[in-house]
Amino acid sequence: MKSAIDILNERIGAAMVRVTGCQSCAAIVRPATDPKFGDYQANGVMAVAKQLKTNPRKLAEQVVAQLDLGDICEPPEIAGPGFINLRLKPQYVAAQLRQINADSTGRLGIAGEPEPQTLVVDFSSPNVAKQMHVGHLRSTIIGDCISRVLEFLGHRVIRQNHLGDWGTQFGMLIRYVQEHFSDVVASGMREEPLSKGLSVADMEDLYRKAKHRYDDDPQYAKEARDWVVRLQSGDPEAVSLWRRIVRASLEECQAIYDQLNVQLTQNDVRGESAYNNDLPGVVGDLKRASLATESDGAVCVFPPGFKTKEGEPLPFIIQKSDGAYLYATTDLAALRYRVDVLKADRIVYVTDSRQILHFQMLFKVAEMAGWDRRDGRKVELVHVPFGSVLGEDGKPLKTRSGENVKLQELLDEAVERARAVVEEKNPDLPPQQKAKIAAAVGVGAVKYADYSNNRTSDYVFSFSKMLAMDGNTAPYMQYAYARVKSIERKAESKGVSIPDELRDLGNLDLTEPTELDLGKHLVRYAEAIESAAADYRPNYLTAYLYELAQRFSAFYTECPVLDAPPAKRPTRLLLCDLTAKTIQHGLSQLLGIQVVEQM
RNA sequence: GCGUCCGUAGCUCAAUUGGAUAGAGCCUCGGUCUUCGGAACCGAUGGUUGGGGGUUCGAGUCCCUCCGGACGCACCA
Repeated sequence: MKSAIDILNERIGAAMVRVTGCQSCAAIVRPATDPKFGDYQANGVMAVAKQLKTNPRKLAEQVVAQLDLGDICEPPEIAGPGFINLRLKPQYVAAQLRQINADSTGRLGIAGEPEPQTLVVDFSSPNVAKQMHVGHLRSTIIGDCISRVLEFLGHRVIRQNHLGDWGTQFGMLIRYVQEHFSDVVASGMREEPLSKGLSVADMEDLYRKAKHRYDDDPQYAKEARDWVVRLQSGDPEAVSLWRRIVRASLEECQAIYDQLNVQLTQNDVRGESAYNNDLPGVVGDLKRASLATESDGAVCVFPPGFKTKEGEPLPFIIQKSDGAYLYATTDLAALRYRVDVLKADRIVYVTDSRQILHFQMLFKVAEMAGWDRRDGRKVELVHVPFGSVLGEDGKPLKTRSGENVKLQELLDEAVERARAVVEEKNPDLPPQQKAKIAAAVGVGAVKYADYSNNRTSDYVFSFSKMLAMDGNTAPYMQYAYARVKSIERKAESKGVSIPDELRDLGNLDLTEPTELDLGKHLVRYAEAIESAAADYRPNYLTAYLYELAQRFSAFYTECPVLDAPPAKRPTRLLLCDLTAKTIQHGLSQLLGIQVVEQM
């Protein structure tokens, strides 16, 4: 099913070509800025008129004369300096609603991408031996949403969890574990999960202790460095211990992914260590191509256009003066792997905006080396940056003692607060159901609050705001869903068979303003998904869903459904059914937020 | 110092290649009730889009400048 905006763009664009002879002109159809202008407006005529130096209103008249939109719209109106205003016909809206209803695939009548791509989405990327903290929240859930949306549109999405599983700190950690946890080490030889003896929280603690000893005790520091060497050279004992540390960390990450309803699995993990063997090749190839040069003992590429604070060329360092590699090197190796092995047509990196410069340089170096091409075709490299999560004080969210807030603790508190609300509002529900609702609402609130903010700006984290019943929040959306579901439950007791009425739909009757408003919004779900995908912006989805819930509420207040006259009832049941399905799809399929039948 | 991003209602935020009279929510005030779930709905108040200049039919959006803020800027990621 083609969306109205696409059809309008095509037809108006074609009419513009016929009138002007200009091939490159676009109709630029957008949702109307004000309902009184209709449902859509075409803004393209004015831009073309400017180019051609003609009167925009006259040009608009000529274009409209060439148009035949009678199957979709009321006659177009020209307004202001040359807008073409378009209003959907109720019959068209009704026909679209019937089509969505007839779609048994669960896609709500939304067609897939005609030319699917292979896309790599790089997100989450926590560090081994550290608990996930609030700094990992945004990458994890925004990356998940982007992946879900692109996948729904028909692309082949390869998720990549670029785990921080390598570095010199593991020498210290292994040294410490080996000394203080001989029983764990012994079991380590049997490759049992390390988590049985040692949690990631323990590891963090150990790491701090190890760091102190490293700084104070030269002998200890030497041994730690020896472990690094042993690890890098593949020493079985070192590798075994390292592997078990990684596995224990991943188990804890997976628990959080599951709780967050994020579609990441162990299969998506490809950590930094996976590229170890490729790093010398990256440096060697760049040297051979004369792109990398030595500077102050380090191997660097100097992409044009980047300067240090002294105004000198800024290096992209790929090998330190002591011979070690950096994340720049690893990122280049990963990029080559994704292009050459995973056959990516597009690579999307979801990281915080502080890394903008790094990715600009990475992409530039990849281009200089020709590594962003496969079979002569350019691979699109996209950095999707996001802002920070702030505390009430406007500074990056930390605990009182200045530590990062653990993601697990954050989620636990959200669920706990949601549980208190459920307890207050609906004390008679069975305890098990209360717990389920609290989990859906609490975790959903944290995610929804993040998604509904502009990705690029910082936002202030506030439990009370994200759990509010009013406004653009998860509980409001979930409540709207529960209300529709409540009608469905009630239908049975009133002897109304929804499946029967929806199967034998007669002509839809969208005469009430709230019916038509809701219907028009329902048929525009695809637009919201497409704009969210185009700009990698989940807040377009939340904005759409919020507006949907508002329109439903208005309809719900205005129009009785089950007690409607028999002639009106099927239409209203359909509006309810499609509202529920759309909210369900948006929240649960695209945002990964659970809906509940009752709350 | 240089660079990037940002500054929108009292507060938190929207505004989709530059589009019409800058929109929501919270707060405040007023209204709706014989609950298909009131965790709701309807309405009102509230703005020189940080200041100034420019580009044009049209600027929150683009350019210049000043003020204020966040982040980044050679061997951490």
